[in-house]
Amino acid sequence: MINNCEQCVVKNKAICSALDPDELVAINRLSRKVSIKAGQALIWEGDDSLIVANVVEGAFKLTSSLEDGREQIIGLLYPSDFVGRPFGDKNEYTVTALADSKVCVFSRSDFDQFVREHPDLEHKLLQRTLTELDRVRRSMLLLGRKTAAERVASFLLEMSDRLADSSCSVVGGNLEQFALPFGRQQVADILGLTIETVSRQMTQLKKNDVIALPDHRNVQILDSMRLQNIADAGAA
Amino acid sequence: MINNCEQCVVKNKAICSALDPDELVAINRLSRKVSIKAGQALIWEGDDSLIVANVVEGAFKLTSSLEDGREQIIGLLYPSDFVGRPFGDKNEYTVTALADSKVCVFSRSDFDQFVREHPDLEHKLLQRTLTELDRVRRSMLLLGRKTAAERVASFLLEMSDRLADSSCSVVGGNLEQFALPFGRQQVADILGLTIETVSRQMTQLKKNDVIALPDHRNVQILDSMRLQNIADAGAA
DNA sequence: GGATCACATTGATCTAGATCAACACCAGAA
DNA sequence: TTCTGGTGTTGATCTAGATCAATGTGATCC
Repeated sequence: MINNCEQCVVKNKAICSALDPDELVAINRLSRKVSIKAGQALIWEGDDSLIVANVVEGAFKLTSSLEDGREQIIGLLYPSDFVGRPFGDKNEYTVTALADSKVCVFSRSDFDQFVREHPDLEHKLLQRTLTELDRVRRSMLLLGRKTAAERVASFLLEMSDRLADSSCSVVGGNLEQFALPFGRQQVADILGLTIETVSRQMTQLKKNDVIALPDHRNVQILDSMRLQNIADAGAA
Repeated sequence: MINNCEQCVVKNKAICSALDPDELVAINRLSRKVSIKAGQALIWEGDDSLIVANVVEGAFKLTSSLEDGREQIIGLLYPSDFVGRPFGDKNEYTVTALADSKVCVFSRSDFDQFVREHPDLEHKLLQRTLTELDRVRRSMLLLGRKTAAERVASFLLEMSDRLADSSCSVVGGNLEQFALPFGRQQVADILGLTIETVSRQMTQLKKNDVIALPDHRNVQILDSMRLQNIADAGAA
């Protein structure tokens, strides 16, 4: 079988980890694995919510836009994250692959029904949703009240945190060095800034030896204490 | 019995509506009704998550702050809304009463356990959390990418929508006139602006006959089409 | 190697919204 | 009635970050 939950690389981290072997077989029948090329969209803002999915490999962004093209990235998804809007009829955002990716897709109605029949699965989904809500609320403080320097510093810390989870490197704490899965424009769209401002803030941090930039995608944190201070209060 | 779910005014709208009479009796034993004066906090940012609650009466704000006092309102709560962080150990925000209020409080550990034993209740909680996540994501676009005029217009439309729900007035559509449950500073903290900018935008809308302001707390929408246009694209 | 293209940095200028500063309005107290 | 304190408006100025405009850089293809 091509599409086997038993062999799935994220089965222990995704919501599926709530299921026992029998149930895995059952949900397996409802799912299909789909490959998505970098740049391709999986879900469109405003469309009916017809599918949900688990990210198996790669990375995605959630975006919401205004008619004139201004765009805000409202979420990022990595392997084992859940995508889509269960129990609701509209998708309020677009989901686009940032890199070549694989997802495990369900029809929303199948999934909704399966979830209702498996409370442990629903519990996992609730926990994820609550965690995501906390994260999103944190970014409201960032977008509403932080300066450009604070935003960039907060962002770098959060990325080092999240990428530490998914890579198999240093346990626990932050990662010293990591590769951003996206370019400057995307960083700007996450932080509610322009590409130029992001660039200037990064070079500033570099000049002050808070970070090093081996190349445009890689970031090395040299002084995480100082970065933390900048993130919280803006003190250089 | 003072504390009777049977007679609760929000029992049909709060998550409790998932429970049958027997279960209501059971959850009743876990809860106590608490009155909170306007301005008092129910939960503090950074504290351990020891309680959760349903709002019975009044209104609350969720806030997150920076050390120097900058504050962002990251959510508003009205009767029948759920407060607090179940299945997690820290509160990431402060919850403060905006008006004299009543809540129905549970110890978090009691509540967590009860929820796990009642999948229908957990389902309601999940639905609410998903809806809230959608709402919060919408405000990320507002905070990250909208101009002051767009923010104020969006805010007025959202308030007219939400207050229509809780009051027993016009069914469905927006409310023509409504009373904001808070002052200009709070509006500023919701929109990531200063009090002066909010004030200027409001008077601008008044001058253009898009809204009327009978007094500082009351707003009447005169031309909701135009308000909608301003909210989405900024065209005056 | 050079040409091309996409992306990032850097610099010069502009502007939306912040900040600073009066002033207005209203409710309650004396 | 006047006084007083809190809240809101309005005006003048300032500035962080946007916008406009080159200029760099590095990967891919010939």
